[in-house]
Amino acid sequence: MGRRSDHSREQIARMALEAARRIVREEGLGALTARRVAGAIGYSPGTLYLVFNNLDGLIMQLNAGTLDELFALLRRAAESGDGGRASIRALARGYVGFSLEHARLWGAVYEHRLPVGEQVPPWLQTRIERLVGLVETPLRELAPERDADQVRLAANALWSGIHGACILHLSGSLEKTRGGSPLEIADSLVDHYLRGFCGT
Amino acid sequence: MGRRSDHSREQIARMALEAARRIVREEGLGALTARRVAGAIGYSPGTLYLVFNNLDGLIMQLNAGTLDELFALLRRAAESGDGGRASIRALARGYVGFSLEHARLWGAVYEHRLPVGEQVPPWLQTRIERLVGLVETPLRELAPERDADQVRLAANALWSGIHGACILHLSGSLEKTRGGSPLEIADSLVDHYLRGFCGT
DNA sequence: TGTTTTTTTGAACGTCGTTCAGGTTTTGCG
DNA sequence: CGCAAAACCTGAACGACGTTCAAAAAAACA
Repeated sequence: MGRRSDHSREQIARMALEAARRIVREEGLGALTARRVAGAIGYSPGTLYLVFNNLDGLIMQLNAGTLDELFALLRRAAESGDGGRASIRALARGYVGFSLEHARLWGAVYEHRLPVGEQVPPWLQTRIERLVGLVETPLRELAPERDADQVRLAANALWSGIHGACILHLSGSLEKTRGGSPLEIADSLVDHYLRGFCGT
Repeated sequence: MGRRSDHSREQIARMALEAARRIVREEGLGALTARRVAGAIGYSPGTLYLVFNNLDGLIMQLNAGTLDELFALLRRAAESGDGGRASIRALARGYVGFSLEHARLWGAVYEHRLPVGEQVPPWLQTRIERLVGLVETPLRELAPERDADQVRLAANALWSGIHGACILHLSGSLEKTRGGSPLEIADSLVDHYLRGFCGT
């Protein structure tokens, strides 16, 4: 078959990402192959390579979408609180909830590995950093006496902790028996860390 | 070629794991293939399957060895402290140090994914849980008034935090600029969490 | 209409994990 | 020692993977 012009390049990209999203959501990143995505949108594998550099590019765009969704959720969560401790707790719970509800899509963000030597593109890196930034605002309110570097460090520490709880849960590495759900772990981290960070 | 009997099955397994270790240490898990391991030990790919169920089995045995090394290191670290806060700090720093020094071997433990439906075998699961257990002993000393479940939760929380810091660093997801090294993040987590956990 | 341009294909390449019929060497036995 | 039986190891083969690109086909243009 030759030229069809049924869809523009942008349309094909959108369709491919949509199909990829469905595959990853239902079967995980391991089930995502170029042939499957192509088949799902009624095009041949070669066509995908007119739209994406390679599968890694497709996956990174998929992950960018997932991170955008997560960002929107967390921004709402942060605004729902009163701006201090409640916001941070809401952020933590929002992150845990997202990682549980969209486990495979969220997992794909951290499961995917670039070939050695390749760098995470800035437009994806930015989306990750933007997330950690959400913690800084309420942290600043909560501990006005701390300088920017200390707040940044605390935000990274809290973020690492919540993230670690989620990822250890996803990989099944955390003890299931009496070990605490990721939600309990996240709450514990936030409560005790904050109590230590700003003496309250 | 036919029967050789140059090495016993156990010897072949040891040689294969040694070769796999070198490959992963130098080039990462992505460079590990059955053909490469087989070639490195002077056997054909088929022979590997007489010794391991499949590549996943080889990788999990490799990871078990890595976790054993980590456990030995952390046990020494915990004993070096006075048993309380210093031990926990030493554990955190030991974990971070290991993850940095043996980045690719350590990363392989968490990068490797079983095919869907497969479970992590108990002999590997045990090695992971044993690690978190190392945190509980000094935690108990530090907060004698807490019951076992609370100590367990705190150990999991601290472990998740340290682990999260390391894995975000490895994947390059943490801001490099003024974000704090994994060591700083780990110290911050331990110090502030412990101050909140046992009011000191 | 014929010609050019654009778009899409799908066979092909090299790689992967994995299998297994068959060849080769050792072993056991008379 | 000779010869069958057993044990061991090979390597070609299979299907699937990411990726490429000559060529076919359709659209656009003349």
